[in-house]
Amino acid sequence: MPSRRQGVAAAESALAADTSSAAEALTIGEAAKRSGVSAKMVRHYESLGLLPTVARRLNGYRQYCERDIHTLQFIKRSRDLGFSMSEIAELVSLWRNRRRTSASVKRIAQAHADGLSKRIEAMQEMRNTLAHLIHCCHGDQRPDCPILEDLASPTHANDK
Amino acid sequence: MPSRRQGVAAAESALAADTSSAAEALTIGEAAKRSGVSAKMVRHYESLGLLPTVARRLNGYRQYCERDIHTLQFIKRSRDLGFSMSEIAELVSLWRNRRRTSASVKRIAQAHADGLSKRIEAMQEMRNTLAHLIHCCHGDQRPDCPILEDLASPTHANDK
DNA sequence: ACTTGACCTTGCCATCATGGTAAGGTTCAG
DNA sequence: CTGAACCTTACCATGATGGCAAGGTCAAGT
Repeated sequence: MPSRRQGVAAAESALAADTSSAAEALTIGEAAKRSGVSAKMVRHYESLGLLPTVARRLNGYRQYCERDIHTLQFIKRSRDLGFSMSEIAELVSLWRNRRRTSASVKRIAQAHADGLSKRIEAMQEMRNTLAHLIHCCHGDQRPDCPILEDLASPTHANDK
Repeated sequence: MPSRRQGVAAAESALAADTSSAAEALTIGEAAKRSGVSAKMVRHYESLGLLPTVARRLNGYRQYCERDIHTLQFIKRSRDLGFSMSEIAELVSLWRNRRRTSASVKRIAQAHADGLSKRIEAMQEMRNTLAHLIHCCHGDQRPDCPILEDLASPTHANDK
């Protein structure tokens, strides 16, 4: 006897002769668990059009099939690799399109990787500067501090 | 004969016997230029309390003295090093406080640097993964694409 | 004196991905 | 019947910044 209410899907799918093949009917919570995406975000992705319009049960509950789960996992993996939602929208679209070219996929990935590299470089520069300043700072009870001196120094005023 | 209207400060400061010593009275636009911060952000920083309540001219215009400019430059430099606004608020406060300890400054900087390092590492991992996938992708007219295959692979489903 | 253009003011909306909360409906188990 | 655990929608918040709108102010040129 399962503590979670899993009978819903079976009971409902018997009543609702809906879209899917009845064997696979997951609630949003189950879909969330299996995809690693929060239920909140699952709804959000739907509103962004990343998921095709989701089927509903008679009670209004969203209903997810294996294909939807797979899409959610795709989105999750893409997010974990840092792609933006608009990039993911393109990627999903290409994924679905049998006439895609790998070149178009590669282009998106390359652009994202380049963006990452730029951001990494910028952050490394920050971190290196900070590391230097931190190294120079005694970190004791006295007020004298090369970090503050750097921040207050008008030297940096007109660079950027 | 200057094309920009610079007479404002002089004219107004003659009329308005306000806070500052009359010689230094910059408009927000001038303060923005000299600090490298946009006028919009100058106002925002004021609303956050990073700048002491700014003096106003009789017409309601904000009025900046050299000290304000210096603070704005301090903020600008801190932003360029990636500090958050709340961190900057602390830093400015410490900067103003003669009884500060360099240890407290160092602590903030170290925490920020550590955060940067973590984010850099995460992004590098993304970039490395992407680089591998991109390397494996032919990038031609055919639809077969290891990048999409990775994104679609359920292998990554339950990690993180 | 009037126009023009470059300023200034406040206030609201948008970004991006995500979380929180509220108020309410449904279902199942005890 | 009640409570727990779900589901629904809708709104607000984050952080730092930009944009826009509608209006006031001022200096310089006609």
